[in-house]
Amino acid sequence: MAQHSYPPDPDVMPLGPRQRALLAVLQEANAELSGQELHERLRQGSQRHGLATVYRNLRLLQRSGLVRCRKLPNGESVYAPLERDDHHLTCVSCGHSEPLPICPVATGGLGLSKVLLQGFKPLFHTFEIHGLCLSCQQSEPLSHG
Amino acid sequence: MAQHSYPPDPDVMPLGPRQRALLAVLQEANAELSGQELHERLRQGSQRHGLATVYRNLRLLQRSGLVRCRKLPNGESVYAPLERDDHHLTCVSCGHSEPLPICPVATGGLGLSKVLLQGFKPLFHTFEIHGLCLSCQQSEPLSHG
DNA sequence: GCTAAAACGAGAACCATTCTCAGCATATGG
DNA sequence: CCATATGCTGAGAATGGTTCTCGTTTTAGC
Ligand SMILES: [Mn+2]
Ligand SMILES: [Mn+2]
Ligand SMILES: [Zn+2]
Ligand SMILES: [Zn+2]
Repeated sequence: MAQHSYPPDPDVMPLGPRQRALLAVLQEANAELSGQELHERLRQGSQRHGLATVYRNLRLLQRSGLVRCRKLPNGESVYAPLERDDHHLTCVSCGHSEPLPICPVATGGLGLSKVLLQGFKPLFHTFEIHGLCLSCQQSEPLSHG
Repeated sequence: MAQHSYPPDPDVMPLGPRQRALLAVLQEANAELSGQELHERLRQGSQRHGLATVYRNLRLLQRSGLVRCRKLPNGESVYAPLERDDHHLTCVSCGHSEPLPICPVATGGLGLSKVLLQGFKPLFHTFEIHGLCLSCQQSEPLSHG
């Protein structure tokens, strides 16, 4: 059996304290958080936190395969731990996005043939159904702003 | 048999000339186009075209269920006719996004039970695999910018 | 035609994200 | 210790795609 509790993994680089803090906030949260929300929660604590560092480390965590991200219709990016496999219904009219409690993707464990991936290393997937929410269907059909 | 070649459909509102032009450009194109690219192609023609109108009409076409949209990692939105069912591999490191020539979604014709949709009217879906492209895997593992 | 309503274009405003850069922390090794 | 190199950080400026504002133009109804 292994002698170390954390056998060295060449693919994984040790996380800095800022990155661990980010990950902790994401894991405690029960929903996706935006960069700004993360920044706000982090600066509740004792240390100083800059917004640039939040975004820098979110990018690094994403590249390391620890954090996932998707873009809302309003342009914000929202983040969650990689292991969460949530999907969403998103309204093309008002932008409201709510969880869809199933994963309708056939490739549960990635049945994708390697030839299709062509060397691409998958980390996570996003699936989203876009359409009209109930309240937007009931509003006036269409009009310019 | 029907007397009109275009029987009135209460769900579909007649498109204006600007909207028809937008749709035509999208259908001629063999790839998704950004708002700015659409604007540029439209102003090649004879009439004047404003950027605001391009975005206004893209929103209307999307609400009418004629155009789909997704956001690239760099923040741009790209548009295509609704009937195209393309999906993508997107690199979390460099942002490059390339077509994935299959639709791995189990809900081909939407096997989603109505109870899950709760009145939501689906128009299209997006499916994307996020990970590391080959060239980003080969670059230096990680570092701040 | 004439008038009200709708659509439009140009440019300003918006705002989430990224960039810049000087200061701080850490490592190293002499 | 001290010198120095390297990397990380925070504040604020810059960026850039999209949306808003508003005066003008087009359209639709009479
Ligand atoms: Mn899934
Ligand atoms: Mn599909
Ligand atoms: Zn809605
Ligand atoms: Zn890449």
